[in-house]
Amino acid sequence: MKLYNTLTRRKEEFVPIEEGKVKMYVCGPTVYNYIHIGNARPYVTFDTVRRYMEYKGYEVTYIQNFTDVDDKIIKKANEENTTMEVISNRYIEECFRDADGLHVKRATHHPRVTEEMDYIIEMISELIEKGHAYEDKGTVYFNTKSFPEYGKLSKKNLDELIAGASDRVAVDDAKKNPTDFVLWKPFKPGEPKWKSPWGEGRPGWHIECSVMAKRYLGPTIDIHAGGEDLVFPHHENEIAQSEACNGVPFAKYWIHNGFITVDNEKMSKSAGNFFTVRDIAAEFPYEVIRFFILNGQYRSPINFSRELMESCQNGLERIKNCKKDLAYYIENCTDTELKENENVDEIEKFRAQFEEAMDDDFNTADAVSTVYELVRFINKNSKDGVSKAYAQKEMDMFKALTTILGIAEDVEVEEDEDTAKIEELIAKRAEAKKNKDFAAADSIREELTAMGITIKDTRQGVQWFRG
RNA sequence: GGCGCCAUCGCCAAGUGGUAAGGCACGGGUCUGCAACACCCUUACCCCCGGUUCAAAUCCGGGUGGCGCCUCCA
Repeated sequence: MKLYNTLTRRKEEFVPIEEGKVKMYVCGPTVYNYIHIGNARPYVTFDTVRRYMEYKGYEVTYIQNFTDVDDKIIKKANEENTTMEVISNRYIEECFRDADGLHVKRATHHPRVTEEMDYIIEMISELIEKGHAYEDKGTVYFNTKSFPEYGKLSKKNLDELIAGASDRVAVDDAKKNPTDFVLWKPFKPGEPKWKSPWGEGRPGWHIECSVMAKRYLGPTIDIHAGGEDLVFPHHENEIAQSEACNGVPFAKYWIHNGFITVDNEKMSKSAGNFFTVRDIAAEFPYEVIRFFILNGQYRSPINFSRELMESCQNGLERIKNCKKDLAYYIENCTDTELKENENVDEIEKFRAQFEEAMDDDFNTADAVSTVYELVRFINKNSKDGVSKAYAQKEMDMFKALTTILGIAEDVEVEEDEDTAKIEELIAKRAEAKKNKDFAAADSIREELTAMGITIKDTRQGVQWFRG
């Protein structure tokens, strides 16, 4: 399995630190609003990486934080005349709803900054002791000049950064270097605050990830992931903090997802050209959003558009139809003995093709096309008279691949109070068709359509499903 | 200004030296009472100009166009 490591700018063979185990940290969102589809990309991408690793037999410890202390959350709380806690709790909950909809599995832990304050203070203290940080009137800064490798992830030269920073970064006389960043800042009236050796205040943004990664995964982790805009300064600063403090490499592999754009421009909350996952989910099933994200290689930008979403929805539909048909065959075919041995061998080839794609830096676009090829193969080979055993083999392969991608998971018809009524209408329609009363048959079909039920007349009988 | 990415069919997208996967949409057909589903068929001189090579979408040089980071941001 190869993955593209931002640190070396090359595809590298994945070798875990500890055999059979993967320690993975993914930067999570600041919770002051619903997540947008840009946030959804790392969610889906790295969830898929995790699923594939688990499929390969690794035991994955997956950590994703919530930043629940931040200016934007405080601002929102003030606007609504409530507390930061209320805001962050609300959007963490909403975030989970969206993540669940996107079939993103829960992380092993979802630490929150507010619950890690002691450890944050501990790491800042250690950095001061080791001469990598300094305090000035209640503000603690990281001294970037104390870490010679500063810039190694983003390939930036510290001297050039310092030279260029003067006209970009806010002038701050207390800083020893313009590139130094805040680890702890004193509170302002009306802001939440925590006690620390440097007075009451709150942590800077970067320190939290260093702390949480260390606490839940140890000083050196296998994979650190996030959006490509986090490479500098966030991830660069994390490396500086963690390695200066711990004295060992922070992360072996750094992987970064590309952006989702709108009209080919970066989508962001600050630019205002963003769509929340919730908004899109009102128009398309959540699963289509996931499929849309998987449609491209994770490092390439993808341009969000309604046209593309529709295209993805249609394609996903085809994949899901295949599963519905398969489920139907398994349920109804009478021949139990396996007799399609040569096809079973053919089916195994799709697994190999799929793995080859995923092993090459998680090429989900190629993996998806393998699923399409599998679908066509299944559709061609599960006509009349297939054996139940064979249909089950097809289903097993279908599920193996789609489960890794996290798609087509819930197509089974759920029994509910409407089921009996639907069956009754279908029976009535069959009766009408038998009597060549097509007008009546069509009107029943329209009635079912109005209920959100689609029916298909197959040689084996009538199939129906929701949606 | 510094660093970096991208350009393949109407749309999306694989392919990184051996003669263009796959999906959506479009057109034609089979099946069907009709429809839906499904299947079959059809659709590309790989942004431009040079170069290397027996061979280049793929490597090198030069253009053109687009984008990102350097500031909170997935």
